Amino acid sequence: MPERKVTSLDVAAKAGVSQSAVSRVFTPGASVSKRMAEKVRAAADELGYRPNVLARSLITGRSRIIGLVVAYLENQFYPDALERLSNALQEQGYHILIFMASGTGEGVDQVIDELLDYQVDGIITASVGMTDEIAARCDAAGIPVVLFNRGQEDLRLSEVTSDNLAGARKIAEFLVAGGHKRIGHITGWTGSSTGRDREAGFRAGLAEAGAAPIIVRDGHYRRAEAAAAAREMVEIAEVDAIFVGNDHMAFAVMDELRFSMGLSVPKDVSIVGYDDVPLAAWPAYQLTTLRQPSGRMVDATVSALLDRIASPDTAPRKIAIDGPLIVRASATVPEGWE
Amino acid sequence: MPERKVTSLDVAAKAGVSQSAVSRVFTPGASVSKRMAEKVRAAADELGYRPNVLARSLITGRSRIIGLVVAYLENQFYPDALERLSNALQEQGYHILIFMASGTGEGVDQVIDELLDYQVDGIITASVGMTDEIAARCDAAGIPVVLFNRGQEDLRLSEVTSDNLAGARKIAEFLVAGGHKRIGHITGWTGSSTGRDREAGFRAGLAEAGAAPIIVRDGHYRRAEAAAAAREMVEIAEVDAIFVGNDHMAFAVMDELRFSMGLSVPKDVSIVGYDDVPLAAWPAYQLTTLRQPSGRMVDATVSALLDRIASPDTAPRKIAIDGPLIVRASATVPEGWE
DNA sequence: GCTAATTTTGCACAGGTATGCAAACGGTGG
DNA sequence: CCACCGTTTGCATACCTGTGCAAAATTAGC
Repeated sequence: MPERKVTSLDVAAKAGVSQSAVSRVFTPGASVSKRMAEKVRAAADELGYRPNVLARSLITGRSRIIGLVVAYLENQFYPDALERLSNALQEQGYHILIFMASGTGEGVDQVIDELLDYQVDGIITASVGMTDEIAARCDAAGIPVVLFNRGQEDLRLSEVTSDNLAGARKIAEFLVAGGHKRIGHITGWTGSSTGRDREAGFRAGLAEAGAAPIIVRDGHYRRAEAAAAAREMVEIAEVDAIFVGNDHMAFAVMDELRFSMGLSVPKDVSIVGYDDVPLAAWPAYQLTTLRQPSGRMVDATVSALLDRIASPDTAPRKIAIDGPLIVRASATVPEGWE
Repeated sequence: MPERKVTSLDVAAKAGVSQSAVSRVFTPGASVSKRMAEKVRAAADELGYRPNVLARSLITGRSRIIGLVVAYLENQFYPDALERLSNALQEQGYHILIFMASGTGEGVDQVIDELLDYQVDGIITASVGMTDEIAARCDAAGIPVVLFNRGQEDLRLSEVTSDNLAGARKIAEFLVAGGHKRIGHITGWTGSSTGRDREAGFRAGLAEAGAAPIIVRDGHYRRAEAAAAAREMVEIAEVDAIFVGNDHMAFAVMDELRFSMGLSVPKDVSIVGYDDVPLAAWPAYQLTTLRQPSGRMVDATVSALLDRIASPDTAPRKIAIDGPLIVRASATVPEGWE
């Protein structure tokens, strides 16, 4: 039970030095002699002193807080990314302040205001619709923004995604090579760049093989809509393969086909997802999917953000990281597929 | 692009009033006349002024930041709780600063120090082993702590859990009523109160029916260990039912039994979990499980914490919320079970 | 219209730290 | 022993806001 607050002045008094000396000891790269450092640290340890981050932030203008704007954590990809992001930032002395954009949602303005109120040093947005507006306005306010797993036309913003075009193209090749003739696609929300890019890449890949999707529906990243779309595709379009815009929806599709419609995956219909969340590897699904290398995406996000914080003139980056197709059992494997 | 920072002094100058007047306008419950408020708000809006939370925190001593210490987000229960917690706190004007205790982990001390550095107003711990030490030390430092989904002997700490004893007892009754004779139990980590309480409740429930578990193993909340334990239980102890300490492990157990061992759930072995995470309702698992009412748990957690922050003398609370057994298809349903 | 009671406003300071500047210090070479 | 130079240290101030206190302004009461 320390007497409430112990300040740098207390330490200074105890060590018989000035407050600024104490400050310098706790400021990396400041000019302090060995003897001084020892004296101060001894006094500090004895009193249990630690610098007050808030007071420090007030004067340095940096809070060492990163705002993370996130809409929903139901898709396992995001908790996973959150955990990695937080660990990576913690190693650099930053911490994540969470802003949920999903709630009753007074909307974007509310979130933006709160973000600015806390003087966050940088912002990461993930899985959120109104990304564009948040990002643009915060960037205008001079706070570096990185869009995680979502793209954006605006060249002033940094973004980190997987290479959705190339990834979806690989999936197209894979499905064609597997001998599928009637291929459907349930897109992620087409209001998101991720959804659009995957669709475009997929169409391009099919086109290269002289094919085209026979049916395309927007799944809005929601299980129920994806399941309904899948049912329609099977009943009406008689598809033999579906590329689903992310794993989260793909699980719903597999459930619908197997348990509601009594079909076999992949015998009746091949399913391919996108993300490779941990669940995709579980025996119940064994989902063939394109891996988003979340480790590398997180690293890229963190370094893009921190670089930008360190020197604000750094040009914004648009990074797309390539990921491998992970072949499991939810889709027919082409003969001789390496 | 606002000229970097606009302070209360700028607003005061523009409105032709004192800085304290501006401060009062933005402080709920302060004494300000209508005319003054209008003038100030007009000037503030025009300049795009918003109070600096950090400076405010420095003087009021409250940061409106809640530290959330969390170890792993793989178990879907926690992202779900995180989302709810964040939304609930946001409504009260608080935000969550994340502290991952899972990382390379310089250990507890590191985390505690960082928590204190940020002057958090309160702390919630979830899914983390060294809870006891963190909680005790932070509480000693005068910061209210609530343990979420974990209990603790120490009477000075608040905690919110589901009623693990009663819940596990219900499961015991259910399995006995289902005619199971050779019942196994894979505990959550027995180093956690949650794990211990569920085991105790389960044993008590069986004992009441004159039964007892024929084999008990510690699953440590990990998929791999749970799967291995399940295999052992089937091969060596020939169980006909397993109560698994949480859903996260239960999924692994079902996968192991069905896909590695070729058994039928529930025909060969009944499986019951605990938590009722969203996944439990998916057709692939249809897991019978005891629901932890995370909505109510979150509400209780938030109000316990905020009450404690508002008046530090409030007695710590230990709250256990009752949850219903959700009967699905992973365990034999007793005849005439309502 | 005048005084008393009440509300509103400004003043000045505090909260805990970082940092530019000048003074003090320590060592070197002659 | 002195002049000189590089390193340490202390002083004072700034960061931005909230709040106790006293002065000013408003309202009430007659």
